[in-house]
Amino acid sequence: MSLINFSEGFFIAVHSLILLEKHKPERLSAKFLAQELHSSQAHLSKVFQKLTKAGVVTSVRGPAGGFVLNKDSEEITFLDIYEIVEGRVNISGCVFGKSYCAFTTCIFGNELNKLTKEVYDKLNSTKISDFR
Amino acid sequence: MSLINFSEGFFIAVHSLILLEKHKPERLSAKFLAQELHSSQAHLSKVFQKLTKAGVVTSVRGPAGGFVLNKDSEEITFLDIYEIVEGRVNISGCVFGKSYCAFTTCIFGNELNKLTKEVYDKLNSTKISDFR
DNA sequence: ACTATAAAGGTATTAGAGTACCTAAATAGA
DNA sequence: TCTATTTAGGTACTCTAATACCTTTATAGT
Repeated sequence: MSLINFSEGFFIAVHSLILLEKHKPERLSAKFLAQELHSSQAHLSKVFQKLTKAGVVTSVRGPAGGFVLNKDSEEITFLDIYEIVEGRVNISGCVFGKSYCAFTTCIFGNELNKLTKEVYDKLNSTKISDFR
Repeated sequence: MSLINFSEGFFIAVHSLILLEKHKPERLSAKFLAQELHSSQAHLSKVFQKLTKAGVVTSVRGPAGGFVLNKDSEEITFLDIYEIVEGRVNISGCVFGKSYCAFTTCIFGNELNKLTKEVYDKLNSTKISDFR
């Protein structure tokens, strides 16, 4: 039980894209990537449907098919990938997901929001090309 | 979608204990607390079963029954409460919950673990008595 | 053209958190 | 002592992320 945790979907996305970057311009299949990451191929395929729609990778069907990173995708940030997989990130929201709180002042002050911002900055400053 | 988020159960636990501290030595019922926090009474009751077993509060059944904070419980930390509700916290683990990684070095370096430690320290340094 | 391969995408199952409901046990007050 | 109230605790339902399965579509190689 970790205090900061990311989903399996995000794990798959970042690690796969880094593998695509490292093997460039090779085309890698969902099966290969799933084996490499010790992840579910079904889950990985679903994640890649999002990445393909978002234009991060190009997919090719058929024998010797698979995925390749698009031209500008090395410059994509972890934050971009996070939002493609998980949805838009809220940087200043309540850590409990509340839009309304019975307490007048937040019990955490603004410290957790500051730390959230630091996580955000970390994701926003890390690019796929950093792992070339 | 926040990058750092805590569960409804933890929300209920901390906020309820702070209310108990503020209303000391009054006895507060599950119904009252749930209304006050705009939370589910059923969920709150379950959370308080854990807090009672852990010795943080004392429960009294019957009319005018409810919960009171135990003697030393003002000095309890948010971290203690977190672990009672959610289970033991892992400070140095993988943010993806992996015990094994296909990559030789973590893509986040040790930065996320550093930030996790800061969240941990924040929880560990905040006490119920801080909200007297 | 045919066949085997691999992604696309719809549907269904699983696991866990949160929620709801119901009965039993305890207790304050009449 | 009786009654109403409130927690204890078991069970079951709901919702979502993750996972699995299956059919369709595209394509490389023969």
